Amino acid sequence: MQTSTTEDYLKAIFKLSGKDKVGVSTNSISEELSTKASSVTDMVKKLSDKNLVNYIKYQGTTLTKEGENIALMVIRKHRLWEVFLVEKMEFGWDEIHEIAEQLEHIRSPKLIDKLDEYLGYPKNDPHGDPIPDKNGVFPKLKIFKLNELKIGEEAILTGVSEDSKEFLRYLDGINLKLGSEIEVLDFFKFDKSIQVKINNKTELTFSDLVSKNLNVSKDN
Amino acid sequence: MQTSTTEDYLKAIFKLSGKDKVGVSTNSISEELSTKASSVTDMVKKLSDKNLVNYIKYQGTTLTKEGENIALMVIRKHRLWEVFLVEKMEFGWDEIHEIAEQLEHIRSPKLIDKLDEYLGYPKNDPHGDPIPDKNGVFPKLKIFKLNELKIGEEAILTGVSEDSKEFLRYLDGINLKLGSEIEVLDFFKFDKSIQVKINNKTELTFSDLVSKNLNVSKDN
DNA sequence: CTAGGTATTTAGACAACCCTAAAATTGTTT
DNA sequence: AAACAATTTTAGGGTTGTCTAAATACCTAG
Repeated sequence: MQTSTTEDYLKAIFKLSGKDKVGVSTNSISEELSTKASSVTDMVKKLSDKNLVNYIKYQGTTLTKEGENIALMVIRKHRLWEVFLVEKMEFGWDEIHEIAEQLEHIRSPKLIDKLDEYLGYPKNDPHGDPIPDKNGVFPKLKIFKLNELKIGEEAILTGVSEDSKEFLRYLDGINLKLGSEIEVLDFFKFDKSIQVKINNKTELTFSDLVSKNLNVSKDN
Repeated sequence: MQTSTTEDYLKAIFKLSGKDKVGVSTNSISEELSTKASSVTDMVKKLSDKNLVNYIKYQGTTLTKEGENIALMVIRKHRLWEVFLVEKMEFGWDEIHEIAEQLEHIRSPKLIDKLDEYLGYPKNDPHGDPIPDKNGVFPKLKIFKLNELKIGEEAILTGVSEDSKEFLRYLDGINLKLGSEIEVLDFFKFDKSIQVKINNKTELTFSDLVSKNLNVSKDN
């Protein structure tokens, strides 16, 4: 029976892993959880002893199958409770995260299944993020063109509509890959160009031609 | 911001205090919480430092006003969640206690008020126990005669209909006081006598004459 | 290819709770 | 009033998860 701190770590590591399941750095975990790096080192060692993560000194951390399952169940609970809070308790979108952070640690598989049923088996939470089913499987994601997003929305690159060598080489050049996170910073009506931030780092502007060829899904 | 362990202690002390607000013994707390007496001593000292209880060595513990308020809010949350679990999630009465023990620690006054409203401001939980309002006030209790209870029900002695000296002396003799807990173990149809357990300790049998003169309310 | 900066880990502590074993207090009985 | 029993407290530790400061490993710029 894991503690809620354990669940927080696994969730953070899951979130930071992205699509490519690359080892997550100690620093990034500490930032995500607002703790110090030394605390993270301590903790991932313990999680490793429990076979919830694979940890190699100086080389980052990945989730084991078991750790990933737990992370998925925590995410499922978090998102279902968010739906509950908005749909049944009439909270605003902005108020629910903090409460769901607490509710996600309630341990009762039966409760969560009943909640799921009560809510009508929602596929997405109020932010549009997909809700894993009881087996930890995400529903098919709705795919958007990047130019369909609104300012402030975040998304994950899931594919491209144009796959000419030039285009792919261009994407490569700006270090944009499948799984990269794209945040829409601004949209310029006059030429339909769109200003974005990639992976929370690089800011750049895409022409309409580029943005209509990038397929994205809402962020998790 | 108190921890959930703190809340558990305050709730236990509240429960053990009964109507007469007498100092609660270290042993009784340890029994209620399934810990050791030495742990309780440790903890009540800390609660005392935080002004949540009054603790005097070797003389027991009482709640301060602040401690009592917290206890009442925990009880309010516990019982509202129990109503939610039975009415909305369709759990059986026997399954809800454990889950409510977790949910009672969720911190969000706004959530609990919205839950209260969503449930239609229930006055009692599924066990019949009264639910304190947002100010910590219990609704008026429905009073029963002891002989109206069913087997297995628990109640608190709230008064007597007969107050002859003999009767009161009799009650005194068997150590039955206002606030004592009475559990109905059995009911014998042929003479309407009733077998009860007092304060989870003493088992005895009341004649119909006695039991119809004991006023009780459903247990908290 | 090495110096210096950044990321990471180790060492040593601390707070919240919990425990066992032993000592102290209370209260009860003779 | 003394002695015994029951209750309670103290003393000394343990675990989980956190922190600061110092040491170590890694990496990149010159």
